[in-house]
Amino acid sequence: MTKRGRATYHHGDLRQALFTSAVALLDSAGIAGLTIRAVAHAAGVSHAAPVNHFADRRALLTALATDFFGDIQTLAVEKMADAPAGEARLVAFAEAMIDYALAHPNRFRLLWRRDLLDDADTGLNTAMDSLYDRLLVELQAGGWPLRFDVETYAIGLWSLVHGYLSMRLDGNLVAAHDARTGEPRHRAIIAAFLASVAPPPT
Amino acid sequence: MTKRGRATYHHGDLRQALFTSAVALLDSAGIAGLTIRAVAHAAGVSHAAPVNHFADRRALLTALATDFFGDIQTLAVEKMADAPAGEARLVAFAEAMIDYALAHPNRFRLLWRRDLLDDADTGLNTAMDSLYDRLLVELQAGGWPLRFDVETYAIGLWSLVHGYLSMRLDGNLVAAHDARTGEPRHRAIIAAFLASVAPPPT
DNA sequence: TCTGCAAATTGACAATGTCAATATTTGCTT
DNA sequence: AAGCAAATATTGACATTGTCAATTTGCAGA
Repeated sequence: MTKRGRATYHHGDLRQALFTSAVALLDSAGIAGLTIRAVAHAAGVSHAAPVNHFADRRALLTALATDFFGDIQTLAVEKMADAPAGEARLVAFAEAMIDYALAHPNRFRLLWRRDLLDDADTGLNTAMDSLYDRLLVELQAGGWPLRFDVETYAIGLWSLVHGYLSMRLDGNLVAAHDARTGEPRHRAIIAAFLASVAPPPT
Repeated sequence: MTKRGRATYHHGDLRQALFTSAVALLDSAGIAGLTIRAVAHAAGVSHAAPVNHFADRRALLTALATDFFGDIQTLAVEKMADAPAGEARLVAFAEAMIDYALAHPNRFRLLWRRDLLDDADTGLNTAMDSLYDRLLVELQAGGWPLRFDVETYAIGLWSLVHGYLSMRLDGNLVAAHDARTGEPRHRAIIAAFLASVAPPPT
């Protein structure tokens, strides 16, 4: 019998419990609030117990980030499947990122904190590349007459979404609509970016 | 006579010395390496001396960020003045950001770490808004037939540059040229974004 | 001169990540 | 079934860091 309701000395599935607690803490207290000790406490174990399941804080954060990339990818695939081929699919991709980021700002922030993540982790890199490839593939499959590189569009769109969200999450930008077209801002931005694909009807 | 060559007990211009040491440390050791104690040591004073000039670490980082925004603005104004009116001015703006970010990656990273900066600091907010306004004004002055909001273009360009640099500094992107047009990637991206202003010659 | 304020030092504390030593449990081997 | 090794958890410790309180030092103005 140990302190907190746990019946056995060994937890049973501490790794999972730590992971769950970590997500909850991240959501509620931010990256700074996600300390190893707080996670351990939330899971009802001693402050040094996590070392058996995550080598260090970096490893835990890396595991989280990898998972979040997977979540976004799942969401993106869903949204893109529902959209007609073409520009709408790219908007769907962007909206998956935006929806996820606005729903879970701290999770999204973590994804870009490379200083806190394990650069060498193949799982993380694969998850990220895999998401990027979704975008690339969609652009390649579009069959549109691109004025630039496919990569220019992929990098551009990725950058656009990333930057837009960075501003939104920093509070420097509020949800709004383009005054001229009435579209949501992020769609207007994407449309502007893709204008060299399909020029406006003069 | 105190420990390190300093002739007087009172430093004389410690604030400036701390600031200089802080920039050097930031450049060489990153944000994480920029500790109050390390800065104090580099300036040759005791670990608690900085409190007289910067209330806490956040205040120091805020002062730095404010200064860096000013540097970028200076650079942007220079570059834009050298460019012919129109799209080239927007490219110049972007290039000012990109040049600065690549030359001083850690300084640039700090600018977006709102979790480490003082949100309420008017100096910081003014410096940032002022830079953004440069971009906005240039777009407004262009006299081009915009398909979208001026703000859509401003937010879009800002986001584009921000996201692009985030990738570059994270090592997820290498300097390259658009394979189709031969332009540097960042120019291709900007050109694509502004295509809805001046459609390509079919 | 001397007195008060600004600036710097010293020493302390709490939070955190991490490690070593120890304790407990589980499951495999015989 | 018994015993043992590996896995897992606890306890205690330490270094780093930001911050604060108490004290010391020196400068400038009355």
